[in-house]
Amino acid sequence: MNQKQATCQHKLMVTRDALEVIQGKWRLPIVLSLTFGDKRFGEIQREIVDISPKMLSQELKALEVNKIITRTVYDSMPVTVEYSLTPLGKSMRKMLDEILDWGVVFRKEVVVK
Amino acid sequence: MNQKQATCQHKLMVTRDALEVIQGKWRLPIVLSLTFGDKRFGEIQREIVDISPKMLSQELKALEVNKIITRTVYDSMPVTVEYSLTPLGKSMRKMLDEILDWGVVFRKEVVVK
DNA sequence: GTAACTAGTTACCTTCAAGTAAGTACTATT
DNA sequence: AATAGTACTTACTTGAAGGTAACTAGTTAC
Repeated sequence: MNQKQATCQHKLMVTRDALEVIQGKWRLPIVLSLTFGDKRFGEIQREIVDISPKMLSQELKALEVNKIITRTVYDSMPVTVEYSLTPLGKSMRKMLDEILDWGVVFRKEVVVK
Repeated sequence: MNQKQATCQHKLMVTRDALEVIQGKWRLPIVLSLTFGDKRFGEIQREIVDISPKMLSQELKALEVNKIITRTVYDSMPVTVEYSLTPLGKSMRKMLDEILDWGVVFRKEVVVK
């Protein structure tokens, strides 16, 4: 195997790792939402209008397991729970920005035409 | 709705568009593979070792529809078909690089630990 | 006591992405 | 005539992702 092929194989593996997190309909939207500030369960739900509580709960758990977000419970009345990005979550910023930039290009070229 | 909320809503929409293309197990790997040069069906299959011909064929079609790649048939013997990135496909480069960069960070932080 | 707010959970169902295995069509080589 | 190489296609099946609707649990306000 030559250098180019080895590089490609390595990148294919890394892509798979990254896809584990950005895969799915809701994870990127949730992370994006939290880049605008820490939010409570209900706030995220109101922002991502068509997500069900089941999916939101499930995806928040997955993001927590992958150390992208943290969950903090405040014993206010009624109890509130705040979700925020970890440093790892915040490190997604540049990637998110590039996905958004490309999304705009793609939209112009394909979606609206 | 304030400015921040409007911006977030817009970004959520754009994210959805981008996800249409980067969604799925095979699309990003295929695009990545083609950033290393134009390739034939069999070459891609040998590079992405565990993709089946069915999935490869299906995903190549989807990428063609979304104007990410072009398909060129050469009437050599036997017939060969070459796939290459369109300008829109090439415009995914920066996004791919950021996904890869982040993938490396994520791998270090979560996957290997 | 009943409605409303918080943040979820649970059961059930449907749909779609993906996997498996075999087959197709053409040509060239032996 | 049989095998191998090109690039797929087709039929069938499995499993995961996602959707719907109703329900839980604790507290506060009316």
